[in-house]
Order: sequence, then structure tokens, then C-alpha cells
Amino acid sequence: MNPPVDVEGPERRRLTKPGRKTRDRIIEAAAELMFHHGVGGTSIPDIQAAAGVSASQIYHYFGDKRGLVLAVVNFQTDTKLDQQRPLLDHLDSIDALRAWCDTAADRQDAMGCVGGCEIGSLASELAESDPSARTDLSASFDRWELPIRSGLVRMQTRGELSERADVAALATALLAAIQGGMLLSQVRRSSTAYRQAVSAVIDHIESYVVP
Amino acid sequence: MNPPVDVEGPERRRLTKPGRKTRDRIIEAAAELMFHHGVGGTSIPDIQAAAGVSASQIYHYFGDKRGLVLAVVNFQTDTKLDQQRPLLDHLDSIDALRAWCDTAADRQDAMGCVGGCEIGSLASELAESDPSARTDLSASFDRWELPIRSGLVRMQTRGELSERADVAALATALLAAIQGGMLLSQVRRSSTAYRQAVSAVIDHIESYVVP
DNA sequence: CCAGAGTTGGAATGACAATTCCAACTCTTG
DNA sequence: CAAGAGTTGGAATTGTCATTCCAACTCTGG
Repeated sequence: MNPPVDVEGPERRRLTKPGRKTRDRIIEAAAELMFHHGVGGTSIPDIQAAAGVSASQIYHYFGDKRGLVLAVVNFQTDTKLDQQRPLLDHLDSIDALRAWCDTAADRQDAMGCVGGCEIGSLASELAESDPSARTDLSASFDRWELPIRSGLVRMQTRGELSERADVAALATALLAAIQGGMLLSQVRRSSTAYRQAVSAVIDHIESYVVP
Repeated sequence: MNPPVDVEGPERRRLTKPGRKTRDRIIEAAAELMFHHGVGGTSIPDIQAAAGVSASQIYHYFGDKRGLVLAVVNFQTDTKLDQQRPLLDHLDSIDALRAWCDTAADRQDAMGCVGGCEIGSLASELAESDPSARTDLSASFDRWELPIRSGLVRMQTRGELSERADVAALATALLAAIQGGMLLSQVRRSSTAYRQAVSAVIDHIESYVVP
């Protein structure tokens, strides 16, 4: 019935090489500013200055601020998942889980626990104000949760994890502990809460390990 | 050396009865609006309309928007802790912990998982933009965590919980699970994540119960 | 009751944000 | 190398926001 919508396909062809570069620069600058000052605390003029572009460029590539925010959401998701690889794709042992969570804790300490989680912050700010952002962020969390669950599934398939374990629920619980721990750590300016939250859930997962 | 600062004491005396009523009405209206639309998404004119007051009244009682936000932070903390009582003050059994978390989950379902946690949302939005709000929110989380820890301490003192359990860390982990679970549930519009996150941590606490 | 502190209304101010517009420019493609 | 599509600069527009100001009003303590 409908012709293929293909938001990405033909659109992408209409971008010339410098155009794509400008577009990327805008997203990166916006992501950085929105991470530090929130979406509401980041104005288009701010982004113009940071990216070195004019207003018309932003509106040319993203339509309006909402469109830019959506692009930032997906950029941050891609970036966050990419930077966690390859650890993220091999979470199939208790040690791997601990090592993965530790790198996040160390990174948090390295920046003085400022800023919290890029995705969590966007989620909290946009969940009620931008329905399409909420949808995208829901997908972001799904993309994040999937490799955690996959690792647990592999452990269970190999017989290293009890059949009794609800690995999907455990993966969700670990992601929640990460988010809640990051928020508490951000507010308290100490990674302790994050470490304790994550440690508790991994200890719990470990209780399902068969000897 | 210093005369008693007493920010509350003498200040409070300078408020006449209708003044106090107006002040409270402003805070309640602001809290409601900020919960649904965020701090950045709530303007002074919005609050004026909702509370039925004029601009001068808001500035008279709170100085500026920042002052009002601070008042809202503390109001929401008081309100949230009060509404969780008396359950919150008797978290000294696994059943009590489960029952307490369940009521929050049910309340979440009742409002379609809209809005997340009043305190967590404020924390995420204000942590990097308002230092004094961050400090107050840190204290808010401490106030919330304390009764959880106290309950666990009582269990441990009574010998119901193993000496090996780090009850302070477990209390932090449970609060983090609540926060992270609420955020995921808000974004996904389903209380499942909250229930799973909280359940995992309480299960873990239960593993320290001595038979 | 009556002074003075506390309270209120509402307009005015100044800043700044989001967005639009269009002319001028540059890249790609045939 | 020439369209024509894509890109860019910068000013103009329109709306809204936080905040101020002050005159008029009302409550409370003595």
C-alpha cells in the first residue's frame, strides 16, 4: 500500500560530504552541551557557538530543536554502547560482569562523578515532555539490556547458571542498579553507591552459579 | 562566635497566617507542575496560574526561581517520606521490605507509570545545574536511605541477618534499585522493571537471613 | 483601634530563545 | 564545466521568561 518510507535511505543520499560533516559536528556539540547542562539548559545559540555553525544549518539538518534532541538521543546510545564494547558483548561470566561494571565506576571517578549517565539523564528529562524521545530511549535501554541478557543466557545454556534463574529479570535488575547507582553517585559525588548497587546485584546473580 | 543563624526560626515568625497559606499553595502548585513537566518546563507564569497568585507573591516568598526550586525539593522529600510512613519506619523483616516496595509499584501502576520518582527526577535535572539543590537532594536521599538501613540494622542486631552482611551497602543498593527501576519503568511505561530490580535486591538481602 | 510590618496586583523591563527567511555560496553530477 | 541541488550566513520576527517596581491593601500586636 504505502511506498517505502525509508527515513534514512533516500535522505542520506541528499547529504553532500561537507553537509554530513556539519551535521555530525552539530550532533556532537549538542550532545556534549546537553550532557553537561541538560536539554532545557542548552539553547540553539549555545550549540551554534560550540559547533561553529549558523542557525540556519541546525534547522536545515534537524527541522527543529526536537529533531536535534532525537538525533542526540540516538547518537548517545550508539556512542555509549560502542565505548563499552568489546566487554559488553562478552558478559558471560561473573568476572566479566564485574570487570565491565568496574570500568564504568572508574570512568565515573575519573570525572568526579559529574554528569551521571548520558542516557539516564536524557531519559529522566525527556520521558514526559517528548513522546518520541521516550520511545527512542526505551529502545536505547532495550539495546543496552540485550547484551547483558545474552551473556546470562549463554551462561545458563552452558549450565553455569541455574535453570531457576530468570535471566531476563536479572538483566533488567542489573541495568536498573546501574542507572540508580549512577544517579545516587552523581548526586553524592562519590562512586560508592554505584559500586555497592552493582555489586549487590552481581552477587545475587552469582548465587545462581552452579558449582 | 556566630549568633544562631536559624534560617527557619525568625523567618517563620515574619509570616502571617494568610502569608503562610499562600506560600504553601505556591509550593504545592510548583511541585505538581515540576513533577509533570520538569523544572525547566515549568515557568513562573505557569505557577502563578496554577496557584492563583501574582508574580510578586512568588518573588516575595522565595526570592527567585532557584529559591522556589529548593523549597520544592524539600517539600517533595517531606511529602514522599511522610506518605511512605508508617511502613518506612518498620522495614525490619523481608516481608516488610517486600510489602513496602509493592505499594510503590502499585502506586506506579495506578498512574500508568507516568512521572517516575519525584525526588529522582529532580535529582537528575538539578544535579549539575544547581549546586545547592544537589546538596539538598543528597540529603534527601540520605533521609530516605536511613530508615532502610535502620531496619536492616535491627534485623542484624536481633541476629536475623548474618554478621557478614554489609547492611549500609545493602540499603544503598536497594535505594539504587528503586531509583533505577523507577526510571526504566517510567520510560517503558511498565512497572515490570521496577518490580524485577527491587525483587532482585531483596532476594539478595534475604540470602543473608539466618535460618 | 492603629501603626507598621507583611501581603498583593499588575504593569513594565530587559534579555534571550526558537524559528523563519532569503540571498549568496559551493559541491556534485552528467 | 554548467546546471541544480545542497549548504551557509546573518538579520529579522515573534514570543516568552525571569525579574523588578511600587502603590494599595490587610493583618497583627500592643
